[in-house]
Amino acid sequence: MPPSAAPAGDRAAQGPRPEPRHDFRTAEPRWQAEWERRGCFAVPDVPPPGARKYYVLEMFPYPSGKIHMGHVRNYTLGDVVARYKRARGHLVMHPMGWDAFGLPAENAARERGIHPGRWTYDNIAAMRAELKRMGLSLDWAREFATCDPEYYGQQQRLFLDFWKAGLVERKESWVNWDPVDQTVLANEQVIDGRGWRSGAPVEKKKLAQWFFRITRYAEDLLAALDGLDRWPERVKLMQANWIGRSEGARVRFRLAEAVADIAEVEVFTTRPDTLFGMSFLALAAEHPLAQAVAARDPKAAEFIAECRRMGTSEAAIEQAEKRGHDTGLRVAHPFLEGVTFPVWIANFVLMEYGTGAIFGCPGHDQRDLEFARKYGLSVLPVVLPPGADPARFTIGEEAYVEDGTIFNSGFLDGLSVPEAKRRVVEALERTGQGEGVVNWRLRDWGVSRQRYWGCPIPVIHCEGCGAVPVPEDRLPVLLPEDVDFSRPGNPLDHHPRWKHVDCPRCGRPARRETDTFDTFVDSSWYFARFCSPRAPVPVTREAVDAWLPVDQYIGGIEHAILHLLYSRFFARAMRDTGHLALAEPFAGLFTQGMVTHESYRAADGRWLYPEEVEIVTAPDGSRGAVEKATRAPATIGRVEAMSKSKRNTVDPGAIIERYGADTARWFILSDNPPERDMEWTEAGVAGAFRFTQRLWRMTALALPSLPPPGTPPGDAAGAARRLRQATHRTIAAVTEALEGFAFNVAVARIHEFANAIAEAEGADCAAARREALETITRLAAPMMPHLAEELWSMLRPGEARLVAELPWPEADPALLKADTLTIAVQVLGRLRGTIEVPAGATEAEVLAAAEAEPNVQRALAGRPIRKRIHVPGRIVNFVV
RNA sequence: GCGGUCGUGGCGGAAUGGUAGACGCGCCAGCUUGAGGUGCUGGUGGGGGCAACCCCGUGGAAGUUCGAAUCUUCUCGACCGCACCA
Repeated sequence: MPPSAAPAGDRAAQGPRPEPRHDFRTAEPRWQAEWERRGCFAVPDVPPPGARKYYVLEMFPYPSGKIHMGHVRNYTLGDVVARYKRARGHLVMHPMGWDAFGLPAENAARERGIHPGRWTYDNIAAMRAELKRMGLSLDWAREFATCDPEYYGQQQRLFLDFWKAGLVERKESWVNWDPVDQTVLANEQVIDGRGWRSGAPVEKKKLAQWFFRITRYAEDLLAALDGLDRWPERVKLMQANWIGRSEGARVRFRLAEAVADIAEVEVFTTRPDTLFGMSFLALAAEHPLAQAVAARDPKAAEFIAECRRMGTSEAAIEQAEKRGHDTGLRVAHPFLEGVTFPVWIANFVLMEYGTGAIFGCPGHDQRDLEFARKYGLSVLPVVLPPGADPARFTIGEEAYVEDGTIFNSGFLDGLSVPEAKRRVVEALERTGQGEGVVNWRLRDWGVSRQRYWGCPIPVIHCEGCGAVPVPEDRLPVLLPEDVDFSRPGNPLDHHPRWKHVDCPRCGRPARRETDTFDTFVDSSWYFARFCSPRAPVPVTREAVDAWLPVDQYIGGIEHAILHLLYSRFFARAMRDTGHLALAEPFAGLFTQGMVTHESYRAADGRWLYPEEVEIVTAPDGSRGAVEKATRAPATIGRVEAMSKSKRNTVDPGAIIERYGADTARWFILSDNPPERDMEWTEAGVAGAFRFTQRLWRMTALALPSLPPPGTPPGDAAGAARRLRQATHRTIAAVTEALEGFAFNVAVARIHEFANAIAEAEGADCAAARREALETITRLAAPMMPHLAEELWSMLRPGEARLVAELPWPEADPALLKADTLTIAVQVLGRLRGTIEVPAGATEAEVLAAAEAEPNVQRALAGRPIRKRIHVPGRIVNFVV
């Protein structure tokens, strides 16, 4: 048992001298109820005139059933910002909702026979209760779940508006197909090329799917990153790389003989300057020419089938051993009369990027080189490194990818790489064999999912009319309740009645689209919906125009690319369909690190939960672990991200039960900078708990000696003045730290301040001490709000306002200035002593004092000073 | 494979060109308490010295500077993302 504000029974057991303590178990629910009663955190859809709005949003959770430490960290960070901004006079909107569609609900249905809706709403109820115990300053009246028909129905409206605006397209794309389960697999469900449930080898299959035309905004999505000055640079960089603008050329290669009716192959390259170093042409397995070859060549068909078992993820493709199949076809070089090169099918060429075909130049591309070496293809260098001898330069194991002078290249010889690129493009365009192009890595966003638990795509397929939008007055298209998960495949597809409807256009029998939306669609506009969560339209303009953009968005770095990019796309699409006025949804972004923990393993290899082991410290100070149940030694493993499989998780509910929400919040903020991974440790929580008790005790013990509330601390001297200076310096320091998301520094400054308050003794400090205690309470309030209310009610009995309703303390500039300064004195850059000078000392006075310092004298050793460097208030350096 | 981030005491970290190790955890010593997973006080990077002090030290190597954890180049290691997990 931890030391705690234990229930009365426990306290009696502790002995006859119970110490008074902060009883968080009764205090925390009491203050939560009081905030709710007063409506402290509720805001209107349309802010009153003159209000300074501030929209704080944390990434909403998936309702898995229990909150985890990542949520605690995320929502604590957001809550500190929300409470701080509120104190700074902003009208703060801080909503919460649920990203409630997705695969786990269907898995639960298949494995345990629970309806996905039932499972989801039960989980939401459990998690809402847990979040409420954290004391978050949320406007719960705005809550919704993406699986609420009121939400996904509006999403269907948005889809139809996007469609009308030309932002939606139906086309074919490749998916991972499990032939046994008859289902499309997510990349994470493909393990070593096999379906996770069936174990069957996965195949790639072509399906007609719905796409959002995000590529239409590629240029703007890239350019607008520059304006996002409150986004982390690394996230912007990752997005820029993802969008992947590259300049290059499209080159058409003529086939020596046509296959089917294909006479040429189009290739995209960023290195047209190396065209004369070509040694082969390679096709993706899905390329139409490869398909045509396969139709008449069983060996090629077999190789393509093998490639299809690789899965669709880019990582899997690029990490696989480079392999190929020679089609026997040849293509002509665009500029070398009569020279032809072999056409291969290769497993490392991506159909989704460029044209699905490349020309291989092994001399100057590492992948091409590995491929050429493996299959004995020619390697001709065409870029000469500076200073190399053209007669002797050869390529070994490493391709040469740097700058140089072009050689072995006909009309390009002697040019630089950029100049050669220009000249090749000119020649290609002149001869009609290609052109310079800008290529994007970004692909259109496929949103079709062959799943039940998602937002139905509001389309009806008719034999005569094609794909027809569901008319406005028949929205929302609701999911059927009665679904059967006992069969493999999509339950919507084999529902007996749901998909059979009449065509809204011609009235003849037709069928519904049975695909549902990717859950990324749900999370791409929820931030806008929060502004008017009950509106009978997707968003009301008065609300979104007033509240958006989100001023501070906070979430995990794992969403740095997709979720944020899709949301940026949605904002643009909603702007172009009249729903929003802006393009960038998130003005400020903060990405937090993960929560990690040690892992433990029993002797037989079982993973153990932290509560199943006891940590023992050996006499030599080294740590070991013992399994509590068996008393057998256990191994302490690596510190890594909390995960169920490693069992290195800590349940936030249990922590709040044992230590209270304030302790959990304080520890999670104090451990390290929020953008880094933090390690959850039992010792750390216990330390945070001790500090909450120390603050309470310090206040409770001081109370009888404090002057009445409102007593001016006045122009104190001595210890009282030093305490007042500490108070005001701490206000300034904590304010700066909170503004800069340096919450661990804010915590450290509050610790220091608590030490300073404890040291300031004597009756003449009483008024300064009241000021200090009231200040520390208010500065700590965004981080431990319940304790702050408790302390405030002790310090100011009868005060009408709660801390949650108070403005932020202001530092008095007169008390920020130090009376004396400590200056470090260096000789030749090495510290030799420090001097104390009055705050107003002149440079000459400072230099004289520095030179006179005895240890400095010794270091100077009588040598003449050549240079005196003085950085006012900081340092003096003598160069001899 | 491609892209990105991070390396500072026993541990989390502070310092973003100016006194390296603030603050906390842990540990050590003392006091308090009938007792302690309590409270309080002091100490705590490594080496040398009775001491005053001196030397070394921010993953490794080199460089720029009066001065580098911080800037530059190279290098090693750990972690994250890669389009159907959310």
